[in-house]
Amino acid sequence: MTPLTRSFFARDAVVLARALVGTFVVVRGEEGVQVARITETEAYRGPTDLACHARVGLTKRTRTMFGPAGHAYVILIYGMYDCFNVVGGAKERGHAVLVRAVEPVTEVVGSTSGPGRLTRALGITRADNDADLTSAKSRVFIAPRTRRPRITITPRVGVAYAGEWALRPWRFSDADSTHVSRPSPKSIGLG
DNA sequence: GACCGGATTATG
DNA sequence: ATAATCCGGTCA
Repeated sequence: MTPLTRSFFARDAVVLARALVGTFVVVRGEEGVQVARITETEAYRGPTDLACHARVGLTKRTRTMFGPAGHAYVILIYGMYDCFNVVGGAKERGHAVLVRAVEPVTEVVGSTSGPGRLTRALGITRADNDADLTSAKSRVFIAPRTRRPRITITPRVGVAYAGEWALRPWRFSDADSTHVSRPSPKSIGLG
C-alpha cells in the first residue's frame, strides 16, 4: 500500500476528518503488518475550538499538533488510554483529527471500536507520536480509500465542557459500518 | 511543587 | 454508576 501525500492532510480539520473515513491505517509491527479501515473520526479545529487541545497554544504536549500536517499526534487520556490523531491544517494551525474507530482488514486482536481500544489493538502508543504518516518507512502510515463511504454526521463525543463547541457536527462515521464507537452516556443529551 | 480534571473503558 | 490511573496545565 502507498501512503497518502502531504497535500491530502494539509487541509482544514473538518474537511480532513470527513476525507479520512474509509482510508486505511497501516501498522508495521514486529509480527507483521496490520491494516484497518477508518470508520469514525472527529475534527479538532485549532486554538479557537475550545474542545481542541490546541486551545492552550503551543506547549510541550501540543507541539506535534502545531507541526506539519500528516504526522501522528498520539496522547494519553485518563491515565490509561492512548488516542491516535492525524495532524491537519494548511498552515500548521493546530488542527487535528481524532480516529475513534476502525474496522480490521487484516487480522487484528481485540476490539477496534473506540479511540482507546483501536490504539491498544493496533499497538499504537505515544512512542508513535509525531510519526510521519506520509512515509511508507514509518511504523504507521495511512493509505487512500478504495471506495467512498456513506457518511453519518453527529456532534463530537465527550467534550461537553467546550460549551457551544460541543454542538458542532464534527464527528464523521461510516453509515454502513458496524465498527463504530458507542457514545458515552455522558455525551448524550447535549442538545 | 501541589492540585485538578480529562478527546475512555471495564465492570458491578 | 463508578473506579482505574497518569500527566499536562495552572497557580503558588
